[in-house]
Amino acid sequence: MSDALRATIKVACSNCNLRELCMPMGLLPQELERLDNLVATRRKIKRGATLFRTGEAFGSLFAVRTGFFKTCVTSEDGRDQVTGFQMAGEIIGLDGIVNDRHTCDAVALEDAEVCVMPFERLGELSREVGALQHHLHRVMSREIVREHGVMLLLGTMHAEERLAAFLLNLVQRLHARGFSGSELVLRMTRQEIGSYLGLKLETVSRTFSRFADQGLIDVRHRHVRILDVDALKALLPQPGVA
Amino acid sequence: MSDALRATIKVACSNCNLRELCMPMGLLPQELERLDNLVATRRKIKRGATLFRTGEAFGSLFAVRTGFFKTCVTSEDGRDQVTGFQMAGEIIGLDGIVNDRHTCDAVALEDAEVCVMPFERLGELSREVGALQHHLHRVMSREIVREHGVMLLLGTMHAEERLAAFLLNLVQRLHARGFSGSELVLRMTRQEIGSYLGLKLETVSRTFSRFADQGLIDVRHRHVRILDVDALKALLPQPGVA
DNA sequence: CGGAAGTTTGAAGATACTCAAGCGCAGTGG
DNA sequence: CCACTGCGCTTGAGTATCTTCAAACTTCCG
Repeated sequence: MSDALRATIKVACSNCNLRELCMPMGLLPQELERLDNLVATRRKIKRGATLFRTGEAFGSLFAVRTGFFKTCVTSEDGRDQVTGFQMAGEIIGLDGIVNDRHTCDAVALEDAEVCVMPFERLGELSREVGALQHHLHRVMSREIVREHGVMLLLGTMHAEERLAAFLLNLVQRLHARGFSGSELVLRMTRQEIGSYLGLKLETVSRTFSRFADQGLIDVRHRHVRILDVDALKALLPQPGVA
Repeated sequence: MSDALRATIKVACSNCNLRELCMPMGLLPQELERLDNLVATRRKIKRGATLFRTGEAFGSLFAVRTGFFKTCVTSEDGRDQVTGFQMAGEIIGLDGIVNDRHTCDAVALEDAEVCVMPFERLGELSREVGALQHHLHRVMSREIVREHGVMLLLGTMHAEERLAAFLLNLVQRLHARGFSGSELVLRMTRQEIGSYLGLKLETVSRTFSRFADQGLIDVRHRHVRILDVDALKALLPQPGVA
C-alpha cells in the first residue's frame, strides 16, 4: 500500500474508529462520503504546542483524533481558567464562530492529531444534509449544557465534590472510548486540574491525598485507580431521593 | 385597526424594535418576511412563572420580547445555580437541542413576553437562508463564549471582582437597549445574584455596601446608580498593560 | 394595613489560600 | 550506567476570605 493511499484511508471518517462518537454520528453511507471529502486535512500537534490561540482567525473546527487537549481563557493580568479537557472524538473551536476569532487557547497535553473541518464547508454541507445540520446543533448545545454543569460545580461545590465529579467524568468518558472504567492516567498537572476546578494546586493535591487516605482511590502521581466508585458518587450533589 | 391586524404587526420581526439585536439581525427584507412567518406565536409569562422546566420536551427556541428571565440548573439535593439572566432580544432554550429535553428552568423575573420559534422550522429555514444559518451558529457560539467568561469569574475572581463584573455587564447590555449607562433597577434578588456569582446572599449584600462606602455606587435595594465606572472597571481582571 | 419576603449588618467559624520546604520522578548529559 | 537538574507533587503552618447563624429592619404585595 502506498503512503498516499494509506493516508487517504486513514483520514476517512467512514473508516475511523471514532465515527460513532465524532462528527459522522448517525450519517448514512453516502452522506459520510461527502463528509470525508470535507475533512481533507489532518494536523499533528506536539505536546505543549497550541492548536490555536486567543485572537487568531477562526476558520475551522477540529475533531480530536488522538491525544488530549485543554482549552483555556486568559485574562490580561495573567489569571487563566481551563475551560475544558478534550479527548478523542470531541470537537474543539466552537468559541471562534461568533466573532471569526478564537477566544481561547487550545493546547495539546500530549502528542495529538486532529481532523481539520473548514467551517464554511461544514455550513454548506449541513444545508444539504439534515442529519449533519442537526448533529452540529447538538454538538454546540452539548457544549452549552456541559458548561452549565461546570458552572454548578464552580458555583456550589466544595473541593472534594469538585474533584470527585472531575474524576468520575474523566473515567466515564475514557470508558466510552474503550479504556478502563476505574483506572486512568492524568494527562494534566495538578495546576491544570486546579484551574479547571477553581482550586489551587495544593488543594487538589491535598484532596487527592484525602481520597487515598479514605480508601476511595489509589494515587501515584499521574496514575489514578478508583477503588470505591460508589463512595465517590456519593460525594456528588445527587445523594438523596429528593 | 382591528385587534387581529395589530397583533400581526406587533409580532412581525420586520417591525420589531429589537430586530437589530435579535434573530433577524443582518437579514434581507425578503428573508425577514420568511422569519416573520416562522415566528407565528408569542407567549406571555407572568412574574415568577416558568417558560420551561428541566425535563420538559424541547421544541422551540424563545426570543425575549419584553421582560427579564433567569435560567438555572438544579441538582437533586436542592442546590441550584443561576446560569444566566436574559433580557430583550436574547435567545433562551439552546440547552434543549442536544437531548430534545430542557436541562434547566427558565423563570420570568418580571411579567414577560417571548417570541416562540419552532426549532424544526428554524432548521429548515436556515438551510435556505445562509445568513440565518450563520446567525444561529453565532448565537450558540456567543453563549459558549459567555459561559467561558462566567467560568473565569467563578474560578478565579474574588467577591468584589465578581460583583463589579456583574454590574458592568448588566448596564452595558441595558445601555445597548437604550437604557441608562449608569443607572439600573435589579430585577433579581440578592440570592439570585449570589447564585449566579457563586456567593451567598449576605456576601452580595456586604459587597454592595462596601462599594457604596467607597463611593463607587449608590444602592437603594434594587435601585443601583454607578458613580465611578472607571473604579469598577479597575476591579476587573484587566488592570495592567500586561 | 399587615404579613411575608427580601435586605442589611454583626460575630463567630470553616474552607481554601498563601507561603514555604522537602521529596520524587523524568529526562539529560557525562 | 549513574549522577544531576528541573519540574511537578506533597505536606505543614498560619492566614484570609467567605460562610454560617442570628437578629433587626425595610419593602412590597395582596
